[in-house]
Amino acid sequence: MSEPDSQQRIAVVLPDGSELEVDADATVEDCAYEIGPGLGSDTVAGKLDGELVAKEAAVYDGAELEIVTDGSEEYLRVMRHSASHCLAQAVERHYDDVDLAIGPPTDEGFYYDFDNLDVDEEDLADLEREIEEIIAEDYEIEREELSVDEARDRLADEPYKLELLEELADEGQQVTFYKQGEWEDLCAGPHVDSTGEIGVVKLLEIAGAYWRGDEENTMQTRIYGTAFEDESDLEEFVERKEEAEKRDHRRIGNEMDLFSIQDVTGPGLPLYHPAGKTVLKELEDFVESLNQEAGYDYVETPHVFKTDLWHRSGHYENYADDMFIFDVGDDEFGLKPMNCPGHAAIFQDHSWSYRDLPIRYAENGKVYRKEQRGELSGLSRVWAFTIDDGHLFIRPDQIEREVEGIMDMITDVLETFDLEYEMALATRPEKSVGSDEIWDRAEEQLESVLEKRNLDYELEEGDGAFYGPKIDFAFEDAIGRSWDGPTVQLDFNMPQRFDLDYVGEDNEEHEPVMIHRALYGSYERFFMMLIEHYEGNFPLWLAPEQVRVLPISDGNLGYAHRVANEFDGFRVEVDDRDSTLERKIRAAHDDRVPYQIIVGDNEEEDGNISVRDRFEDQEYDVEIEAFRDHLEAEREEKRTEPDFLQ
RNA sequence: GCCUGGGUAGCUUAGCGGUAAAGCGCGUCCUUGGUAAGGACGAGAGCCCGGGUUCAAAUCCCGGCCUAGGCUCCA
Repeated sequence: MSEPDSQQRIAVVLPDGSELEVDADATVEDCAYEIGPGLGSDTVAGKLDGELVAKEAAVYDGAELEIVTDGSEEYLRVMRHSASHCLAQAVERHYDDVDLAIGPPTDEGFYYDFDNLDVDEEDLADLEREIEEIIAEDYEIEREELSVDEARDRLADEPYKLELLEELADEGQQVTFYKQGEWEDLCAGPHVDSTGEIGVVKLLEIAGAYWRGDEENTMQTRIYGTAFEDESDLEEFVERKEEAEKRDHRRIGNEMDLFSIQDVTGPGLPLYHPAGKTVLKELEDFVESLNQEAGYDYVETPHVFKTDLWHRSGHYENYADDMFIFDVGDDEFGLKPMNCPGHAAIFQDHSWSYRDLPIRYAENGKVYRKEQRGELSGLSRVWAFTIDDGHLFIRPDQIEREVEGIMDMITDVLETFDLEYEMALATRPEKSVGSDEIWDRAEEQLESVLEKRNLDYELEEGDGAFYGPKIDFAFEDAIGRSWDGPTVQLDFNMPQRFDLDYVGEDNEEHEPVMIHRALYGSYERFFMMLIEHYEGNFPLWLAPEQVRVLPISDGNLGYAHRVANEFDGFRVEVDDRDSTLERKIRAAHDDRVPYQIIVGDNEEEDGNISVRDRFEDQEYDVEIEAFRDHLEAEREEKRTEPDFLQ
């Protein structure tokens, strides 16, 4: 009989649900060999209960085990981690006295953080060459287990590594090193077997990063890179980045003259040009029609209030850091970061019967939030933005019906733009006002609406607003990116703070429930997302210029204008420049006009038009009235693409 | 806020100590054109702002403003 240890057998669960019985001291690799010798030799790493581990790691009884081999997504992570080691090795070959921090793989690639490293973007090419060198040298990557004391000796010159080591020592964890050629690193792994297995590496950029993400700590130098198994994958990655860049709303916004953010006006304070405001106006009209249908009344409130209001609403205590606050004479004022207190003040200025509720107020309210300067970005993160805000004051028994009504409006909006969406229920955050009882009740109500509708949703604990829980919608754009969108927020706190009440059937005073909701979220961010979603090719109803009339020669100019007049009510222009038809078509295309009407002598004689759309399809001998009827229908139904010729 | 890039004509960018360039757009003219760029000429620039170095600064240095990306996906 051998040692009792190895005699003992344990079982791991494989991805197909079957159990594999192995020796108690078996590693991931042993398990793989147990399944088959081919798999054994292909094993790069393992996943134990979802956690990526080295193939040398011991398995334990009952663990769910997945073998990571060449070609899998997990393998790519492992390889990128190894690539980050090559980067650190290359850096230490080129620079002296560099301190190593951490170098993990990421979803898109990897990074490595260094202290006392002074590089600029031009140096990246040299480092890339050095990495290629290291890959070509094909060093074996050796794993070594060490005691904490041994590790401490080896890391004497690495202050950040020592800091990490001490934490690991406290946790009583086992410590491993990975060594390749002359270079080694304290690292949990896993890694590929040798540097030669790393495919193609590209360094992307240099950025600053606080040690452990804490701005109290020193700023280190982070080098971002990515790695792929072969060149074609890298090319695809680069193309995807270029695709996103092509859709960048700042670029398209500039090209289409939609908006600008200028030095003189200040950061995060966008100016909307006529074309941009045209799109915004259509968006506004759309929600206004929905609001009208749903029984909302429009109100309007100023951009600035005395801070008395912000004290009353609780914003002063909870939100002041993000507010613009200033003195005027002896009084203190603040720009509004939210519209709700103003709306609560309107509700308060009246006595209400239970028969009056629900009261639904709507406002396209501009709000101001002082985000950190470095966070500002195009239209997606700004200081001034407009919310298509709505606040409802309702009886507790009306919660479910009203929330459902709002959900209908939101899905109506998202479906109009062909957006796939997901929902999440966000619950009480640490910093909040209101009692446990109030919070629990609010969360229950929202949950019951979601449950009742049989909708899938995620639970985001602690992600609620400070005044109440909420349902957040996130949607996906044309290239699969996810964006935050509409919200429905319950609020049991604001009515309390504002002493809001209504007289019930029992002739007693009762506290109403408040609901905050937005369909787009902010116009700015929704607009930005639409620009990128459509790549500037707006549907007819949104397009700043809907139709452009192109006369073939100057002789047709008069007819062109007569035709344009037939499309009164649409945004139509005539290209009256002295230029060839080809150039006019090209220009209309570049300007992303959905439809072009082409008129020459033939059309003029017959009194009709030729219609061309942005997909370059064309039809001759079209009757003006037929096209106009189509445009009206296409606009009315808010169709996503010009479909007269489709 | 901090780190690393960037700010030159309306737009996109080149130039990186020695008389400010190109393409697109714009204007005028030739051309009157039939389906994704016809040709010629021309106008258009406190080279982000302020200071410094230099015989000489768009260019180098310092400060500021704006802008892009980044600031745990934890050895």
